[in-house]
Amino acid sequence: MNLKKYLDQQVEDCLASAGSPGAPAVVKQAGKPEFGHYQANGIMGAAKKLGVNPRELALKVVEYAEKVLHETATLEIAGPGFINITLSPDFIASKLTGMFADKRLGVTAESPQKILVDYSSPNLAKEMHIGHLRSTAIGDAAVKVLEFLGHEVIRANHVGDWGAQFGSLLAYMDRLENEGKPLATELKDLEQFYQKASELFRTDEEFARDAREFVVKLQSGDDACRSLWQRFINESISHCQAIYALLDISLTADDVKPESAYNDDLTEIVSALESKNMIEISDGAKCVFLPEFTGKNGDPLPSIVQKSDGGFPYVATDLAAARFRGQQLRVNRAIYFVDGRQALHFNQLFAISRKAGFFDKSQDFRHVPFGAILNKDGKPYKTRDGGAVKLADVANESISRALSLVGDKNPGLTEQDKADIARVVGVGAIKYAELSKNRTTDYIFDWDTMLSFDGNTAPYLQYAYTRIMSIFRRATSDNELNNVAFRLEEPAELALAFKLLQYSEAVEGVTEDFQANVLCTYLFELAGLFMSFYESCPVLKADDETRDSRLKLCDLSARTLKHGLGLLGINTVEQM
RNA sequence: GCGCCCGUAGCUCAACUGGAUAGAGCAUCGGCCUUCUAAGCCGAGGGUUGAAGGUUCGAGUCCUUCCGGGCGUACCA
Repeated sequence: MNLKKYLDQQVEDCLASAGSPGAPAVVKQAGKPEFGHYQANGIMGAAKKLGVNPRELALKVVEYAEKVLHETATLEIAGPGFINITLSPDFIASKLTGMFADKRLGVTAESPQKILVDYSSPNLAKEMHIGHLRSTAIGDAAVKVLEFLGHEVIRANHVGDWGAQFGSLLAYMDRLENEGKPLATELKDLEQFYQKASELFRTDEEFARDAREFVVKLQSGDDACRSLWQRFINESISHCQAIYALLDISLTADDVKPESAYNDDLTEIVSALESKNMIEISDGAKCVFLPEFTGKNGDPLPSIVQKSDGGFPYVATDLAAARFRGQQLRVNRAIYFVDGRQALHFNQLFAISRKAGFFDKSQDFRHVPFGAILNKDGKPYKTRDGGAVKLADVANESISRALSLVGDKNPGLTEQDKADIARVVGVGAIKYAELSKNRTTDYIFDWDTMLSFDGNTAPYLQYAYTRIMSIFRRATSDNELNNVAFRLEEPAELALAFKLLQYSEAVEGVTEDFQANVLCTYLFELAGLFMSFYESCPVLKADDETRDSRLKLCDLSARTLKHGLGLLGINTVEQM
């Protein structure tokens, strides 16, 4: 049950009874502890519309509300017409008992939709780099939250496996083969492979000619060329899958639907647009001009769907994908987690698709953007040699830092345990660093902040979890916790209990605007309140009833932390 | 030129979409380990929310102008 929504509904009904039907109650979490748990802010606005005194309207609303909520909360009018809502400890305890018995931790399922999430989508010509982390981590969290809320989710890894850059790669593969070099070894470091190939393309004319020939051969379906290409693609996908496995990303090889999968649809896409009179030929290229898009000097801005040389740019491929998703998959929603620099592209893409009928008004296609990576000087991030930081390097660096830390903190563990813990903690830290930021702007890449294990980080949450596990390893109570009553007396207990009840608000909040940081913030606050409770309320030394109630709080805290982290794609360990 | 995104503590970021005295973490300083794991807890300092107007009971949030930054703007993706 979502407490905020519940109270919002109640107050809204009371507003209607008080003479202001349809006025929103605007119930929010209270800004300060002295304002109670929630506050209703809608009275002032409603009073204004009615032309009455807001405090008088508040009085009437409270009168009605107290009839319904007298066992739930106490209400107080404050300031110009706020209604402060303080939940009663008994109500909190009874709701918490319900949550304790609920596998879904109080989160109710929504009416199911078919939702496609397009995320990660690396270019297979290159190794995955740090720039892919955001799309991959946020997308995966969104997928897990949506699935938990009861939706049918289609993971779409729209990888780039086509285009001119594959010419150099194939030419380089071909050359290595002819020289008798073992290809498998060379392909181990894809980034280096790509760099060597593109350097040859720049410096070696014969090579460049070969590369261009390979592009033509690839597009014309030359068998030998295709099989060479397929080997490269397979190799590259298995690199990606290894990274996903390392980072606990739920994408599988089955979720890959590459650009090339739409090759056969491209001419048809163009003719579909032609049949709707949407195509104009400009400078030899087939273009769609829409009035809402203008470029330099206010000139109409085209989307080129077929180049003057007959080739298809990525607009065509994305249109084919959008049509497939709209008409074949019949998705209710399609969410694209892609770099914000492609905002114009997606605006054009969706506008053209809608106009062409590739999906209809009831289908919600949406681009969720985020920023690029910068270094500390605010310049685009590059390594010394001008390349991008490999995602695998970031993960391994984080894991090795975590390993040395766990060795310091807990030297008694076996080497295997340390290694397992280091992976979970190291991976959690870098994913959380991405997920906990809402910024759609550019962000600064800094090893120390990204790999930090202090403060508002995944390790903090994981640590709270291990503290609870430690208590249960030592707990001797043989009472069945299900039959134990909550006794919430200390402020720290009540605060923790109330926070636990807000889990559903946090989970649902993630999907409102696909901000995983809503859940991150919630879990950080939950862990913080648990830490305070842990410091001020001894569990195992308390008398039996208090101990069992506190054990129950611990258990529910652990389950909520573990579940919430799980939605974020972050694991927990028993000790660290 | 035009379009999109953005500007909040020394740094990295919040602020539940218009609510009450703008909050966290890092860093700095001061306390707390014979008591369930100190990756922790308790406390302190730190702000003209880029600037100026406007809208209204009420603005970090909405509108206008300006300043500053990033990105995009016809055959790369």
